[in-house]
Amino acid sequence: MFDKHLLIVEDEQRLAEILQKQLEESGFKVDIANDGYVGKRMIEQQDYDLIVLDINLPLMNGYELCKEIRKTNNKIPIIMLTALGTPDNKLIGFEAGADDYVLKPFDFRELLARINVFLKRSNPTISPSKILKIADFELNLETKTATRGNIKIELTSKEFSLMETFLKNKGKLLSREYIIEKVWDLDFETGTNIIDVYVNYLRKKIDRDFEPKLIHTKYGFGFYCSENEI
Amino acid sequence: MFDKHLLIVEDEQRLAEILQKQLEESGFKVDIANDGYVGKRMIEQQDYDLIVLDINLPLMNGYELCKEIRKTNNKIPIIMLTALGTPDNKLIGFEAGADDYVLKPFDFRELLARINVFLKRSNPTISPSKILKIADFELNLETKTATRGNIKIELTSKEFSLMETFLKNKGKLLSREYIIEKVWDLDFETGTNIIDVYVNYLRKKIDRDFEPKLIHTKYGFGFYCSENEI
DNA sequence: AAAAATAATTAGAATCTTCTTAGAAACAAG
DNA sequence: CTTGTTTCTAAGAAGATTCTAATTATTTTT
Repeated sequence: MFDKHLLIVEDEQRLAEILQKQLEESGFKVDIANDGYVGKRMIEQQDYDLIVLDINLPLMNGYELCKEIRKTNNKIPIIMLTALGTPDNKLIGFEAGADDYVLKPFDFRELLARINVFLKRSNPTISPSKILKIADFELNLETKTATRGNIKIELTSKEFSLMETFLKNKGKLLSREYIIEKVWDLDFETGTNIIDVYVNYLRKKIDRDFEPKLIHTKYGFGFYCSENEI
Repeated sequence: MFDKHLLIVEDEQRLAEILQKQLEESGFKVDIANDGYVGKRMIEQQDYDLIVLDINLPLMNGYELCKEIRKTNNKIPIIMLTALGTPDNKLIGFEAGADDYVLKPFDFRELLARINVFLKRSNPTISPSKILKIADFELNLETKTATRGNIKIELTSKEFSLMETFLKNKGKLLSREYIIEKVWDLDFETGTNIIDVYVNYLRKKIDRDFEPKLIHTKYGFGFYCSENEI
């Protein structure tokens, strides 16, 4: 389904091929580069999802290649793979911009697990949580219930929708225009004060008897939801 | 400015405190939880940016806590910290939803490097164009906040708008006609001195107690914003 | 050095924003 | 149809912001 495309930069042909085979069995599309220059060129021409990078390479070593890649792309995950396990070697790797550092000899399953960590993160398909939280307040989007502390709070449909908008934009300042568009689906300014009324309703239920306050006003600009003032 | 907030869940009090101290020296805000339950509760009540999680914990072990966290939050980076270094242990950690697995005893710099990898990734770097800067003054267009040095400065809507106009034309001389058109949306000269009044308001808040002065007058022509006179 | 022009400062009036409440209108369920 | 709930309008109070206008200070010109 999501055919992730990996690049292995590794000069030990045998190891590279074993890795390629195992990763392909795990469902990835895998290319191999046998030295740093070839690796660099392949990265420039293909959009890889992740790079597994050996340190000891002919022509251009792993640290240098890593730095080169980071000059133009600091998003792609890079996992370094090497026998050099001293703390300092690792630090050089991280400074060069690596995301992870796996020591040879390694357990393939561990490498796979680490690869998956980064692919999961770079893939925006992370299922959004169905429970929105801030401080001790929870809004459950599936059951349409809300609690603060362990106390249940009854919210009407509009109140819920407004609170959901606040929580999905936790810490961000929301203008009245944005809120009215999101919650009431109106694009124009009708001169209504409905937002104020509903903010007032929410505060009575969610903030009046609790600390910290979660709904804040930024006079002249709008509202924001946060456990502390911004 | 962007104080990242970390949680250490670790029962060895001494190790926890050393870690906390070192991480605080590196610029983080750090809390400690001494067992799994406390950790769980703290995570529910605070928005942490990253969790460092020991495996061997009283009451609820690290794997369980990790799974618990992932039920509601699969975004927060979790770094596991443990002496149990067999491949299988690592795999259990990754399966529980950990992002990284660091073996004790570890080099603090390596842990720090790994923490930074995940913080860098999880913070979708606010596009720098949204923050206007000059000298030690910052104007955040998203949160509509201003700071000078590290001191928060409250600006009203008009003050903010005027300052934004100044900063977008840093170093350029702005005529009163231009300013009144941009900030007050008036095209004609009404004989008002509103600009002078607002420049005065801004200077009181932004320049009076600070050096260098940022707002300058060019007698007979207008105003400009710059760290030094032009 | 005096006069004129421009800018800075201040007080307070006018306006706007937000909060709060009451009750009307719309809706849903029995 | 009645009743209870939710949604929304409208209006007043409190408070913050915006603006006018008068005064004082500074700079430029004569």
